[in-house]
Amino acid sequence: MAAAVPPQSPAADPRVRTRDAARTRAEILDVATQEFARAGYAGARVDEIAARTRTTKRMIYYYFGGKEKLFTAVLERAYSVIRQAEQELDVAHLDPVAAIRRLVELTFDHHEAHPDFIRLVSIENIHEAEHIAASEELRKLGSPAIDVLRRILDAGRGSGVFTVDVDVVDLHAMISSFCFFRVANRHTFQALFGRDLVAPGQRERHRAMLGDMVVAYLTAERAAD
Amino acid sequence: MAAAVPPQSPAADPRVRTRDAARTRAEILDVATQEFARAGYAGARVDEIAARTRTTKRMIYYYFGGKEKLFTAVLERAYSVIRQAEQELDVAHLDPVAAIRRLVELTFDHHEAHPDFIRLVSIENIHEAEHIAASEELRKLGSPAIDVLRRILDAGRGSGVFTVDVDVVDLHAMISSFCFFRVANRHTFQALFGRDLVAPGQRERHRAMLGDMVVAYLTAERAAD
DNA sequence: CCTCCAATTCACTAACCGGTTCGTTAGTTG
DNA sequence: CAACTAACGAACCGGTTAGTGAATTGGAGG
Repeated sequence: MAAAVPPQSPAADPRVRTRDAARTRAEILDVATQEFARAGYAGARVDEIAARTRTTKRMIYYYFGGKEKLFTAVLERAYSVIRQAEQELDVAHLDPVAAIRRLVELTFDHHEAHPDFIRLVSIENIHEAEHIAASEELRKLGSPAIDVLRRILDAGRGSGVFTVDVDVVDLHAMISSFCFFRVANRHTFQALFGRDLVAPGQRERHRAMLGDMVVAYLTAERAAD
Repeated sequence: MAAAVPPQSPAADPRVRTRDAARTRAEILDVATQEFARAGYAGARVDEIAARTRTTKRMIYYYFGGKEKLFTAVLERAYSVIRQAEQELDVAHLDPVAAIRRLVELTFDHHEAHPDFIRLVSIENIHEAEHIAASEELRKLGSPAIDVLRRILDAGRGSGVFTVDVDVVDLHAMISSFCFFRVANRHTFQALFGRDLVAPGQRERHRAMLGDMVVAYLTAERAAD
């Protein structure tokens, strides 16, 4: 055959497709994450995911086995990312008040930086967490944030700075609430109250406000007991 | 055909259907609320709504004009219910601290009592509040809770009990956050942390905790400024 | 160069689902 | 009671959508 290899650079030509299972799988996961986050589980279209990939719908079924399993895989990866960030948090060198502020800020920043993750969690709750329940990987995934928080609370109570006897999981829920709400309910809140909770100008104020509130609660003088 | 009309009482026989536009409309709205809350907008089935009604799918289109408009009507009614509850809140006779606790408790109780409403709000956020934006009725619906909160904050700052200068809308978001989160993220939280945030045993503790936290924040001694 | 299998393409379908067509009936009004 | 209309029901439709069967090919190993 006279025709030599096409003179284009291989990277620029999408037709030159070297077989790469890992890359195909990863690309499907990326696009699927966007599509599920965009439209919800039922609203997401497998055809649409395939179209925005350099591969075909058949590959989605080849690698993931179906829409439901694909969504579970998307959740698994999304959760592993946030757990990773929590794992890297190091507050051992900080005093309890500074440590709790640091934890609040990390949670706050991570939520704001990952709106797709927030949407996926909302969607999974609409489906009553059935995919998490069905995923061993997700169920055995602990939460480093809870452990860190527990250590901070113990230290604070030990030194007497923290006056309140709060449950670790409750406090974690409390902190997550505001971080989650700002992002998750951004659109209805904007439509109803005319304020974009995630606008740049709000960021610093909200971050500080949540920290102040948590610290105020933990260090409040015990009133009538 | 000898068989006479069935001898059952008319009330017990669903086939004896007197025409009642208002009732048919209301019944469709009730069932649609459940179905949309159950499965999300895309997951909800118009056929399913019709089947669980004493009327047919045709009537849904006759009264509401389509799936999208039906969902908007569902949202309109759901929001008007909570606004009504807020309107009835009267804290004029309470001191600022008691008043803010009362407001927190009303918000808390209403969220817990209306999980379907919470789900609808989550769903509407996935769709970026496009139905609220398209509904004049919803856009002109203010929020009595904000007004009440503003009056409480003004009174508290006036008397010097509240030491912090917080924005009304921010504080409203803060209070709503935890109330919303408990219900909205109940399932993923349970699946991941093994605790049902809406279990009966948690209720009083959470209610008190949120009140304590808000009060602690508002009345905190101003530290280094 | 041949073999072989994972990776991929192509062609297809059955079921679903929002929306509509068209005819019917209950109840009101003159 | 005749005429009229709002309310209603059954059947249908066509585009969409998740999911498959089977043939094909790239590339690693011998």
